[in-house]
Amino acid sequence: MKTDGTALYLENQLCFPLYAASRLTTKIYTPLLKEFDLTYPQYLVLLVLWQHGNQTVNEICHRLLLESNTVTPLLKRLEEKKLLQRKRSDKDERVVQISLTKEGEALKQHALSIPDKLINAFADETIDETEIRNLQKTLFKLIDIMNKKLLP
Amino acid sequence: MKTDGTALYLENQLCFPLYAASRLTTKIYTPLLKEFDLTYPQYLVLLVLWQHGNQTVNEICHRLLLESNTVTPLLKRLEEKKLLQRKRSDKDERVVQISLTKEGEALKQHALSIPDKLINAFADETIDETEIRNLQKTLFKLIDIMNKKLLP
DNA sequence: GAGGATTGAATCGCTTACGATACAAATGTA
DNA sequence: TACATTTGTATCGTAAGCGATTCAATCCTC
Repeated sequence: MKTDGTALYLENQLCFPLYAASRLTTKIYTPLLKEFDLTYPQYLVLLVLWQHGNQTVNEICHRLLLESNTVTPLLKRLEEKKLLQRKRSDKDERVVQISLTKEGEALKQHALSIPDKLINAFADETIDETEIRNLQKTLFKLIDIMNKKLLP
Repeated sequence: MKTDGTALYLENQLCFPLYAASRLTTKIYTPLLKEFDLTYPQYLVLLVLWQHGNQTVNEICHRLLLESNTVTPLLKRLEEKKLLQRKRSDKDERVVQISLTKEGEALKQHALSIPDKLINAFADETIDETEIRNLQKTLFKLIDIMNKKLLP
């Protein structure tokens, strides 16, 4: 064990840059999503539904790695915005099925412009495409490892 | 612009893995920090103070890339725990100086074991050391770019 | 088929996060 | 020296996040 304290320096940690980068990306998204009256987590829920179609609460939780106590209120807010519907399953009364409304489905066409807007925002930056792909790959690997560690 | 929607897939985004990895790392830290009755953001504040000594609220905000409306209540909670003191500067009444108490300073020695505990938790995982360093480097680069974008 | 274990969603309480804003202290400028 | 501007911190309101727990529906085991 290092006892000089350098192991505790912010620059030597992995968690801090993850934490900061995550918050900053969300902050970059905010003005883009505001046009659609969405928050970033709400946008993530819609991404799941656009990509995978109707989902149960549980499926959304697993795909986003969130707990039901986070997702439930999130879904209620999206329901209030008329973007989706919540309905108990007939087969299993415990399950709540989430389905997009017409409006929620239609929003996808507008959202398609978001990735390009982000790319344009960074057009003047010299970020290596490969570096970003590697970053993404390592992150998914890390997520996988941590997720397994955290399973009951 | 891609119109097939694949650009909206979770797997093709950078923001989502950042967001998920950040939350999962925090979750990994939680049981370790619980021994010290600390949350992860509270731990970050202490890291700054251990590393840089007495700081103003503003300095802490800048080092952690957080807003004052997040940091102020955080500092109040740490003050309640007797880990630090808040005191208005004499020279400039607007400035609040944060200093560690004896207890806060002493906690550092115990916290030194945290990085090793994390490493041990992942000892059986084949995470390439270089890959982690690269990840860290890319993250700091990204943070730098985004931070500049977001400045007023 | 009774009775305990499990599961899916939700409730509660607490702690972040942050946009918008307030407010006093300090600074700049006419 | 008045007065507008800037700066540092804090307040308010809202939305996440999550641990702990609840509760009903379902499953399992005998």
